Amino acid sequence: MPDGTSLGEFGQLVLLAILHLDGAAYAPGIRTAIEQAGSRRVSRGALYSTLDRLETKRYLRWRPESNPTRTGAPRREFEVTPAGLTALRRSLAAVHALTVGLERKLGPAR
Amino acid sequence: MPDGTSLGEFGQLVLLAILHLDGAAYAPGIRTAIEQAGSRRVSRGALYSTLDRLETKRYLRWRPESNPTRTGAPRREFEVTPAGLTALRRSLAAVHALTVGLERKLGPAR
DNA sequence: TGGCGTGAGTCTACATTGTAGACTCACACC
DNA sequence: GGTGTGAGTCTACAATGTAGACTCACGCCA
Repeated sequence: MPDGTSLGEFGQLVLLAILHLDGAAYAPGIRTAIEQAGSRRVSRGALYSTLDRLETKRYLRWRPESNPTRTGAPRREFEVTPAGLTALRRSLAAVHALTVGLERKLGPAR
Repeated sequence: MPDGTSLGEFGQLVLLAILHLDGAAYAPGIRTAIEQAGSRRVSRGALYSTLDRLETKRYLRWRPESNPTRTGAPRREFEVTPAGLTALRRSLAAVHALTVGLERKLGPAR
């Protein structure tokens, strides 16, 4: 990925989760969303380093939590950038293109 | 991925391409299938090392080309194993679960 | 008021996956 | 027997994925 434009499998899931949580995308929520969708564990380290890398590539941005009603340290509220959305679309499109016609074989759980 | 069960983004595409080519899945064809689906270049090195890794994980197997009508060295004919199919399903299921409800935002090219 | 629990984030180190490009090899055709 | 072509291998490195320990801020409460 020398061109630095690819997402990776986990990166895809992270961007999707942020879109899903729409406006309430804090790291812990992103984490549980992915864990539930993929029925697997996600460590904090895995998530945060991926978030940082996606930020470096300008595929997402964040700002401190707007309403500090919560106790403890302020959380980061994540948002997918237009560039991130484009990258995500391209990434999903490739999978989609190769999935067409395989419904039978892929069977359940697609 | 210490558990050695994950596919990775490219691995997904490779398995999908093999299923797609069904019975005629030779490396060069896999390569062009992915290149067309994702509109990007795929080097031989990238492909073969991914194929080898997937074979190590028993997600695919291969045998020498059946009818040697071709000129040059014999090609390898790839096939996805049941385990590979399962892994692929799981992998796609996670993406799918997080995609539901985002049709609007993801818009074209899904 | 200082120890503790909790939720959030950071840091380090390493494993796995992705990639390019040069190299080899077998065969057919001059 | 040189050369072209298609297929596969090898090496080295970049990017992504992951775990776990560590830090930090705050509320709670003995």
